[in-house]
Amino acid sequence: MNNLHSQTLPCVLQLALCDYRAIDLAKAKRVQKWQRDPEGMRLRILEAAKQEFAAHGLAGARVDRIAANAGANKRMLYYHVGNKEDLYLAVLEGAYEKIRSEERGLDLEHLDPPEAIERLIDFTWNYFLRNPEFLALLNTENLAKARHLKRSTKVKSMHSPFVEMIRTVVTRGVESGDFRVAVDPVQLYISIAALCFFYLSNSATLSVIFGRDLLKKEARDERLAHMVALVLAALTGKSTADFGKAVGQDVRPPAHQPV
Amino acid sequence: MNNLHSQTLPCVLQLALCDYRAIDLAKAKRVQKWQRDPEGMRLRILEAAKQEFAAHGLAGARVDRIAANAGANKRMLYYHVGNKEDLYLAVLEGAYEKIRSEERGLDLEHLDPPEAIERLIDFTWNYFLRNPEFLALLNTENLAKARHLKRSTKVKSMHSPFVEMIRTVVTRGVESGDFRVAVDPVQLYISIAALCFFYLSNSATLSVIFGRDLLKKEARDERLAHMVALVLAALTGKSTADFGKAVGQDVRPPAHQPV
DNA sequence: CCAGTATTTATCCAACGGGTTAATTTCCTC
DNA sequence: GAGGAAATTAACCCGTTGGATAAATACTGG
Repeated sequence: MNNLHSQTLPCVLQLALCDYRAIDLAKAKRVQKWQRDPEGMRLRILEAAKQEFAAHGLAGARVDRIAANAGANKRMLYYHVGNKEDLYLAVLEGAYEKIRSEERGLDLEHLDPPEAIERLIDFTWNYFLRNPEFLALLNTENLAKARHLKRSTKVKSMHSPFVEMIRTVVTRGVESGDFRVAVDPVQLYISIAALCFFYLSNSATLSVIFGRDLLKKEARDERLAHMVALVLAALTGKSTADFGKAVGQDVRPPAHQPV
Repeated sequence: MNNLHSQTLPCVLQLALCDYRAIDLAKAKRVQKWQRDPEGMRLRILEAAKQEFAAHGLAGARVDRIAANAGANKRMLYYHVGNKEDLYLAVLEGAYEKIRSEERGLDLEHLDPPEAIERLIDFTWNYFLRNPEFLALLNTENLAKARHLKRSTKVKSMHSPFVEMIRTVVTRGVESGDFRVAVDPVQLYISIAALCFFYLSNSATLSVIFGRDLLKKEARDERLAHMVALVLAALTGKSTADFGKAVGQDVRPPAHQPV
């Protein structure tokens, strides 16, 4: 049933017909069956593994599918990375590395405190939108009670710069009078992540429950506006226009949509 | 390796030694090997399945383990419920039924709007704390892109009463002047769920990242206070004392804990 | 151009795991 | 108390799957 034909194909076929030089040199006999490319192979394996683990979880992931989608022989996985769990941990570490790296690129120091918070929410939201596999991987890892993460000194040493960024921004905001209250930066960090993460990670079930597509453009825009308004209203004490659709105006039917 | 010895034991052993009546009646020969109990059996199967799916996800769950933990023969699962996916869907539907039932028991109509919101957050938080399997099941279902939920007319007809509750509470709050702004009840519902869900569902990885136990009593209390303060501050415009530890006071070391 | 090493392919397999078949036992009812 | 349906057990089936082995092929340094 499962067609893994690609596993039987060499990863990079050099088409003999195109090998003009070889023909010119009258050494056409030798047709290379594959090229060496250890770095590229490793990258393709990790990318395929990321997709597979994100789509099916750790237990549901299939080593054969990873190999097939990486255009590699299954043996390559074990040669270049290790067994299934090693592969999974490598993917997880890569995912953390990537977000940490992008986080570092965000410069909030020179912005107004409220603007800085908005940028923070905007970044988090869009990063999650752009990297849905990251959400899935985190859920998978939490299902495993962070068993793998605990063993990874690599990830544990990768601190998010956001907590410190938030700390200074909130301090500045309180001093400037933009913010009314001092908030624990860790709690605020978790809350912002939560508002974005839950909506996107659970969009499938929520969409069924509410009977509408929460991932379509308008819904996403509405959500982002709501989150920014919620957090900024709490911090500044001033309410913005975009807090969410008014309760009174009956944009949607009074009860849930009939399904 | 995997010791499934319990599967070979009858689910309810009547100890012959204790069967005094049978001995008295001189019919001691007949020793019952098991009792009939279809309803009880079905319940034990579903409970064991819930734990198994919550702990390992759909793909990681093992039918043999479910049977063993239910004190049942594997064949019983198929006899009483169906195959693995049927079993999973039954568990999922049961989980939604349970939370919807408890939600209906929450009466917010007669409370002050701010107090009603606090009760709502408090309930959501404690329900998730008391039912960690529910969180895991939702994550599993979202990994499957809500494939099973979509087929369940049962769940789709179980509307949460919370959205309507929030709508009326917010309306009342705006009229009474307690709340400054009208919020979309669906967005607020999702936000409250998000603040609670993410923290608990991701507590394993977050605890590793931050190098401290986010599930211990003090951390949980701090989190609940923060969430209530955040949402109420946004709605009422007034800040409460419990918004979170002040930024200035150095309760924890300036950087992350060394691990 | 040759030897040795790095990389890739082609098979193989033993354990696992979901599901099934058939026989056995209990309990209800007439 | 006998007959039969319902509930339960025991044993088996067979495709899947992670992983291993060994052979083949490409590259590199001498």
